[in-house]
Amino acid sequence: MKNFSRQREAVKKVLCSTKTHPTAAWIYENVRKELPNISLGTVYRNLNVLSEERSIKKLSFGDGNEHFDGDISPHSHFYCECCGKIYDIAFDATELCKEIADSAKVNITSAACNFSGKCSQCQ
Amino acid sequence: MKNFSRQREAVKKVLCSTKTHPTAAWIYENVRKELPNISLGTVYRNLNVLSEERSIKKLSFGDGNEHFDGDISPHSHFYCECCGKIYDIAFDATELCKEIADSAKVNITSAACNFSGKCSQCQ
DNA sequence: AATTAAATTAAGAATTATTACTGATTTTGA
DNA sequence: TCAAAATCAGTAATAATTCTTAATTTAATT
Repeated sequence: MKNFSRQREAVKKVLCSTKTHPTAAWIYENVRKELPNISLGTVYRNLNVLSEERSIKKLSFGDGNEHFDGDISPHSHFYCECCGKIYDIAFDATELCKEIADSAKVNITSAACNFSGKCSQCQ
Repeated sequence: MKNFSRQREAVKKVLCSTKTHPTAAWIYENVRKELPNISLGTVYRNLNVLSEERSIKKLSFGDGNEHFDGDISPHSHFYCECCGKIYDIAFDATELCKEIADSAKVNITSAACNFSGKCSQCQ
């Protein structure tokens, strides 16, 4: 019963085929290689649909763009303020979430532990 | 040698007098009560200056706005996806940062541990 | 396979948040 | 006090994202 959309599948495929945590604009450029007529609005809409379905993740680093991640396994991110690169960090916040949900009496559905600074290449 | 600016002081005062993690627009509205002629651009510029000086913090929750926090003591945030409210969480990421900096061999200058879900009022 | 209803699209206009520019004013430091 | 530097208000410009509409595609039903 799941609705099908060639465009949505293509957006997801492109996002899942990179580890670079791209922006909507990058995804748009790359989906166009396969579907030259796709529009930027369609990319944005489907990124939102996918992220509400929780089959992708939306990341905010305060650099003015949303970034997206096709890897939904529990992990965190490091943002290099110098070169702008985003690195995966092997920290799983699941346990931390439980503790915090308990003590703060809230219902946590997702966590984003974002670290920033200078990456080893930029030092 | 520190430069003085009545506007910058007022922006900081307004931000520090609330616990609501407001947006630039909210800060603008409230600074205007004291300085009716201040412009939105000035608010934005000073928020950036203050946040580069690290005397305030910029927060991104992916809701399309930047939020600001005058409380720079180490703590984390919970964003309610339902009502949009932002709550302080008493989690200090300093230790976690050290561990991660060690294992990932990066230089961490700041961390943002943002949790989201439904707050107790919205449940 | 034909038909209809629902979902989705492309294209571009509109909106919103934020930044940049400009000439005038204020602050600093000698 | 006075010139240089910083900052301002106002406005224009930019950039990211959402919205609108008519057309097309997909799904469900015959």
